Amino acid sequence: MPQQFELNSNISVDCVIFGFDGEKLNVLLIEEKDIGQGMLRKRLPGDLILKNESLDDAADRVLYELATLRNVTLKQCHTFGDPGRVNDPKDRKWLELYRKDPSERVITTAYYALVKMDDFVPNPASFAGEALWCDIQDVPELAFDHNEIVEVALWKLQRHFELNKSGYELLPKKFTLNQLQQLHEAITQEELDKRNFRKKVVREKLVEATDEKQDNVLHKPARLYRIKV
Amino acid sequence: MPQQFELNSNISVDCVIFGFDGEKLNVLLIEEKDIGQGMLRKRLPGDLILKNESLDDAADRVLYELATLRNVTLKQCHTFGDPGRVNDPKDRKWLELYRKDPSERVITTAYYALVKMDDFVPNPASFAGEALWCDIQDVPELAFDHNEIVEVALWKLQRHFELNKSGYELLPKKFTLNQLQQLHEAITQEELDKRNFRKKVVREKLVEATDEKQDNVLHKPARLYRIKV
DNA sequence: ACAAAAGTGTTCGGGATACACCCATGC
DNA sequence: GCATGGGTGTATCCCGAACACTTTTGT
Repeated sequence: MPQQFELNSNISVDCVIFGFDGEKLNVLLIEEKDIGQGMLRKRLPGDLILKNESLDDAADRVLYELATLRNVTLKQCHTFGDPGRVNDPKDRKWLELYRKDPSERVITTAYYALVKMDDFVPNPASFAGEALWCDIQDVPELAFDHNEIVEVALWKLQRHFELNKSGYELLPKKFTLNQLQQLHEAITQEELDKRNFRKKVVREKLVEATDEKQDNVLHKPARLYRIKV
Repeated sequence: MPQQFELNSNISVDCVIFGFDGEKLNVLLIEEKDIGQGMLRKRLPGDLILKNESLDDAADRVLYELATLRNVTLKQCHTFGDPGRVNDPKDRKWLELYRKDPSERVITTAYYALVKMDDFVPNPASFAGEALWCDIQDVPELAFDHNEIVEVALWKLQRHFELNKSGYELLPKKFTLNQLQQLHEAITQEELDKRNFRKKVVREKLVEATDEKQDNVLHKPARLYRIKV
């Protein structure tokens, strides 16, 4: 194997991709093809890094290889280094199938990102398994310590999310103020007052009204807004 | 070598210990004993982790081994994984002296903490070198990517420092409001208005006045306060 | 008396919060 | 006409920022 494709057998990256569907937050999981019964087959997209590859690059690569997701702005989140983190019996079979040295201790650096769900339709099948979205409120038990990783990533996402810096890329180019509000509510997981939210948006001046309106809705059509340049 | 003392030859931890001296912020550095000219000999305390050791444990251990510092609450900060981060020619000699495999790519997880400087007098000499405090405004060029690590850690410290949660352990049990203010100014690196600061402290109700005063000062003695339980 | 730091109030503006009703549209 | 979400205003409170003079002590 040429040197640049060798693996670092004890360092991996895992990606926590949060997807917003206009209403709720989801997280991207990989479901393995059937490799035996009784195994937890859902996990985060992640893999060992290559020699000569930075962690950031590895995260990008892995996300593309496992979920065909490209050009996602990943942020580093935390590194999980408990020596026992991959040694749970529930994970043994997977390791024996996929790892040259199944008992090797592996640390993993987690990355997270927030994307618009309809920019990415999970590929129905790939060599490694299937990528799928899972409602954040309903995440099943995952392989390894991946439930913990999701929790930490969600916590960081919530902490770092700010109205004036991010979020707009998750909406259509023209959006209603209610859509923007729903985005914020989905991420912070708390409800906001409609009037106060709108006042705040106006104050911040980061958004401007167009003269278009919604169409084909069963109620008064809402005005569409766009990001102000 | 028994298994539990084997090294993970490509994973390390580095500790950025900020020390407060009542006035300014400092950072703890290790200065190597003389091992040749032209070398950058100052670096952060850090080392490879052991097999079967968590990252958190490794950080605690390394800090004790290199600087005799114990019982410090370290927070994980960031993991640096650029494959070239230890390959600068300026660092080659050090690696050849101290590492079994000097060209091995090493990723490092950085930790940081904030301590009271007079709880720790750096040991004048140890097997590896000397620990010393360095004014944060005056950090020299360090080995590897340690300057970058210090910057990232400082940024995180400033972001996470909050009046109501932390900081008091850096002051004497009884302290003046000016000392508290200086602590805040040292960390955030900006000046605060005395009256506004005091009002805020009163509002937060996290501090209470004692009936003692400073002694042996060349001016009107200040009232001493303590943390409110 | 003087140097040095302690200590103290008020004003202003802006943002956060709480709260209830009418409006436009499709069916 | 009714169901559905769209859209709007006011009052209060708290916080942050700006700003200058008197007091107490040691020498």
